[in-house]
Amino acid sequence: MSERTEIIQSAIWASELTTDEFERAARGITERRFDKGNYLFHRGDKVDYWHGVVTGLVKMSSVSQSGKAITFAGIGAGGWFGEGSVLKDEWRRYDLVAIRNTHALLMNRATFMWLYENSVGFNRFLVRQLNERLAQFIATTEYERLLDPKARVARQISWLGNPLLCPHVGNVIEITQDELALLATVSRPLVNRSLQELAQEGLLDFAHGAITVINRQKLGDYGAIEDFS
DNA sequence: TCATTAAATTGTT
DNA sequence: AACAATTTAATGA
Repeated sequence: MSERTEIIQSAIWASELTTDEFERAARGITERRFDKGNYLFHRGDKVDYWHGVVTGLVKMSSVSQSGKAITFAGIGAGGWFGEGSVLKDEWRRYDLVAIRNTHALLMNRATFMWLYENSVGFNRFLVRQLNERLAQFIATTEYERLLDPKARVARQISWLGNPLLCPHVGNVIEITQDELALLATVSRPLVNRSLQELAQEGLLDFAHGAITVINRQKLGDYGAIEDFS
């Protein structure tokens, strides 16, 4: 089996497909690499592909008219995104930017739509993914209104290692404090202090350009009124 | 491969 | 927001 096929087979949705469906999916996928800082696509582009991250890190973001940058979410290894726009066959509603060197898989729209029309397993995957993404965005809105900066930093780190949305991200997340600040809507100095305190509390470790998650559960619940742990 | 320099990232004010 | 310190990446012998 080719290396490319092995990579596709490890995709989180691949195990849901029949052999026949998988063959078809694999034929519709190409590989691409994006250097750090490059765009996978821009807000307003026509949607031609569904994207998966093999290695690297990508952010969904947008820039307001006044030039203010907003980051909605980060997608790490094993994550797939853009199904909403592909399904509706509409223009992209945000930019997708590689913030580390990224190896990506691109499934063309015809193949995606074929799986959507024909594969029960693929639809099960889609519902799970859309549900989790919705939960992520609701939670993020809630954080921004209710939680202090340290808790926002902690929870965003936890999302980057979410087993449904970024299943192949291990314990080490390669992200700069600068990018984490954009993601958590916190100033960079506050990210720096938050990381120091969270490390002190034993929930993570951090080094130049990388964070090692020690307790993802506690990071994800950080700052909750009730402590369920 | 190693030393030097530039660039990126971090820590602090 | 600015600055200094540190780490990594790039360059060329």
